[in-house]
Amino acid sequence: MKKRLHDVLKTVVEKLGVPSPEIVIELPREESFGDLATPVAMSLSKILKKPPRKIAEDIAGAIEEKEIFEKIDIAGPGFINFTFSKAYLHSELRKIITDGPAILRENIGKGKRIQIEFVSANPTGPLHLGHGRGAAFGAALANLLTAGGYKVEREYYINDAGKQVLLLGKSVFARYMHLCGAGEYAFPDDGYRGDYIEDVAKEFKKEVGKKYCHSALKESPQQGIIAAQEFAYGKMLDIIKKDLGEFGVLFDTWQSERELYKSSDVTKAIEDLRSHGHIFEKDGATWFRSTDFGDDKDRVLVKQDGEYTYFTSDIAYHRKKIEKKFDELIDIWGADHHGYIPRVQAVIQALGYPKESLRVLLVQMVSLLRGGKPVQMSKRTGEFVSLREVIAEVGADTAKFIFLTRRSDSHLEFDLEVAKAQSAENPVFYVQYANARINSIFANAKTKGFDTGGLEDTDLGLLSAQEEVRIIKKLLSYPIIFEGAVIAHEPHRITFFLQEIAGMFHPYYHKYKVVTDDIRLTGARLSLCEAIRVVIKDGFEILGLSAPERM
RNA sequence: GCGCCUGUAGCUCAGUUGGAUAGAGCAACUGCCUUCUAAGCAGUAGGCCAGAGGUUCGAAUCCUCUCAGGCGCGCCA
Repeated sequence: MKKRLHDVLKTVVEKLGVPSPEIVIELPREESFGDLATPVAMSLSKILKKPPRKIAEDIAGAIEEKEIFEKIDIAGPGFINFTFSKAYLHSELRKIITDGPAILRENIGKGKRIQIEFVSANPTGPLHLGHGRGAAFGAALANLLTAGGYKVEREYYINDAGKQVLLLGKSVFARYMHLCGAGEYAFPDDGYRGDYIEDVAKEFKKEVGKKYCHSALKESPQQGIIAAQEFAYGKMLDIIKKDLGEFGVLFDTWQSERELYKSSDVTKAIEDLRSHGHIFEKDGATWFRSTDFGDDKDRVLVKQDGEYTYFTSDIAYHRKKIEKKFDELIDIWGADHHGYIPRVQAVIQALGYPKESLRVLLVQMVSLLRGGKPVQMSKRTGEFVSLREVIAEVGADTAKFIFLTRRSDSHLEFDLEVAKAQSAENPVFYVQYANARINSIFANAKTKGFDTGGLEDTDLGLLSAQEEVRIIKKLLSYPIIFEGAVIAHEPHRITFFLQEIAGMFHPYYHKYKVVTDDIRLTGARLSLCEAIRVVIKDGFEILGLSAPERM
């Protein structure tokens, strides 16, 4: 619809003497204005030195393909409003039914390769709600971009080296010592305290027995701690993978931080930076001069004690990513890491790439509420609600829908009571219900002997009720919404669109009966329902939501 | 103190990257189940777009300042 109009306008405006005009086409705010509108006359008034309304008239008058329009109006300061003919609308609707969702998806990526890294939670505990938001958003974005013609790789970066994993090992080991009755053994001050530590410790004990248990280890527990660390980290990673899998979020690649050390990617990265003169020594440490690239202070790579910082392996990680030559790299981070962006982009530039090579999308914080009251979350004390628990309480679809009805960079209040209420408070059911209702319409049609498979020859001209025309126009605007969502990397636009479609279907369903004695009318209305179902299912697939047959 | 995000209906949030008279859901109130699923439908009500300036044909949207909330500012990860 939009593409067709764009072509029409381009020809006309070029005829008016503007070589390569930028033609903006938008959905008008008011339906009564028409189906599509362009403010192009207003933006041309400066170039052509004529009043916008006059230009609008010239453009409208010069359009040759009048048959696809019912009317063309000039309104307001110089908008040109287009209303499409019923015949054109019906032919476009037909394509949805015969060609399926592919016809609705604009090919924007044109096969470009894009990598999205998301979740990447430390394997030191179960995922919490904030990770869930990142997971839902990242997965939906990946699906959206895939549908938009990109080749997408989903990556999870595993921080399996460094202090946090060691601390996990110490925490589990301390519990283990306690379990096997080794007497007083101090729990690390800043150790992980959740119940899951206890569980892992028990499993660890089952695995290794009392091997590390004798009291001598109290003085030199290194071996036991390492063993506990290896065991626990593997366990946590399994749990994370399982939780993500049950949430419907899958990854193509899992990049281990340890591997970067083992393969000397880390040392190579430092040498790379050094050879370009971005490294210096100070106070017994090795520094990266990130201030040369807009960071507000220089960053330590190798500490006085000879240990690497977290940032160092992250340099290696991003260097490796960039060398894979994706057309676009996306990192999805929790908003609490936003201060980290300048130094990573400094790395990108120091390696000789434009900082735009990496796009960091921030997912804002989630506050968990129950009945309006905040639920405290702290990994340190172990008092936090895991993603698994939330899903068990409210359901995966509900949780995802709540995540995906907001822009990723707006703060989110997640109220368990509101989410759980089995009423229309959960808009996800509203949309799923529309799909389920359509399924039962088709079931009903079948029992009455209609050939629900052969909708290619139905007479769509019979869809003349105002509601039917509105729904058709809405369906045909899906590619426009889709295109905007892909370009802006905003899956939530799809979510809102689906709610609008459902919001048009339900009243229609209530007012008109689809399956009647009128065979031809029934066929036409079944076709409309089929098109709605195609669009809803396509949206759900992108968002990672299930579309139950029955509810 | 500096930086980033946010501020739109009572509540939770959209607002198509600057377009036309400001949108949805929930909550509130009034009605609708012998008819393809009432997780539904019809209707009523609800606004100084935090505030003040500016940019232009045109601002919730862009710029500056103020106020309020959140998050960052380690030789932690």
